[in-house]
Amino acid sequence: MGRVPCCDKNGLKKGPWTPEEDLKLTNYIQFHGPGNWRSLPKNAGLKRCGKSCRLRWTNYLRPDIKRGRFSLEEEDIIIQLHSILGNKWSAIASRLPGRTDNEIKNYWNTHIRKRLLRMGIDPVTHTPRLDLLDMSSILRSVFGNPSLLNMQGLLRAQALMNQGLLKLASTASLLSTINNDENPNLASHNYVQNQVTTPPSLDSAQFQFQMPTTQTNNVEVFSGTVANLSCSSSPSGDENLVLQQNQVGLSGNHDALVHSLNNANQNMECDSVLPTPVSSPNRLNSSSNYVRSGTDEERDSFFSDLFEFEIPESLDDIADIFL
DNA sequence: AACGTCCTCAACCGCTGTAGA
DNA sequence: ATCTACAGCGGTTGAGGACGT
Repeated sequence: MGRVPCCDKNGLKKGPWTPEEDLKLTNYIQFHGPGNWRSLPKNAGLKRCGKSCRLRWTNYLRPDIKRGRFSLEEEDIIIQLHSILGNKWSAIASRLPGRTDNEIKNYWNTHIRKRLLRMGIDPVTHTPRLDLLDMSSILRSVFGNPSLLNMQGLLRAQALMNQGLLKLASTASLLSTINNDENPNLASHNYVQNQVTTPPSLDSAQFQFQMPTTQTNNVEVFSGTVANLSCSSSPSGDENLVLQQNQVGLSGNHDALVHSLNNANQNMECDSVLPTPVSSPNRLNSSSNYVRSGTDEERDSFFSDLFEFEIPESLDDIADIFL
């Protein structure tokens, strides 16, 4: 015997809600309170199924819903929580007062996800991926400003770019390898997610290591903040997510990292994965530090800070061209 | 102005988890 | 242990507005 439908579809309205329906639902809930969604439509005089009423209330009519564009701080929180929780929209929403899971999910899919892709960051694993990097937009920004054009520099950049990008790619690949070596069945964000469920603490993941260049023998430092998050248990035992300013080595396992680096035979040496001060402020607790801004350029810049990647010295020439 | 395409987001669908009988 | 009702979740859809040609 199959499950009975949540409501009788016959004669029930679907689609956008009218102001009159909103008023009926709001009035009813203000008087009787939410809940008992199956009987609510009938009692409220609505030709809707209970599920539709519940969704309309929780996603739109609820008085505590915050409307309007997401602030940079909210986007920051969403990205960091998503790196830990994955597509657990309700869990993310529970930490963003006034925002619904549906709203966050939509915003992620239509804005944040695309922004990360544009920045060459995999929105699923939250790791840099060169194949996602939108070089065309970078080049457009250069060619769109003739004052930045320097053919000689561009030609030099091409030679450097190939080596620099290859190294960056191997770095990203290696990071992925390290994660998968330790957790072969898990994507990196899932790995972090697992650690969330094993309190009391998780620190992740400022990674920083050095590799000598084959060309100049100078030391290049790649560093980036994967996430500045830690988790702790509240006295009640509930999982309590705390965002902190400090950060530690990749996945917190120095030996594994060194081992992987050695095995990778990448001509790289591990300098340090121990905690180092992070230059970026803790945006979660410093709302006054940030002026809200609405342009995509400003938001791109903001998220570039979130995923900090220092430009290696050997790529300085390229930076000179672009900046 | 007309048309086509893209983008956004409210709403829906199908499924799972849970409580109670 | 099983069944049912219900709430909630995540993925998907489609209407309508924005934008480009």
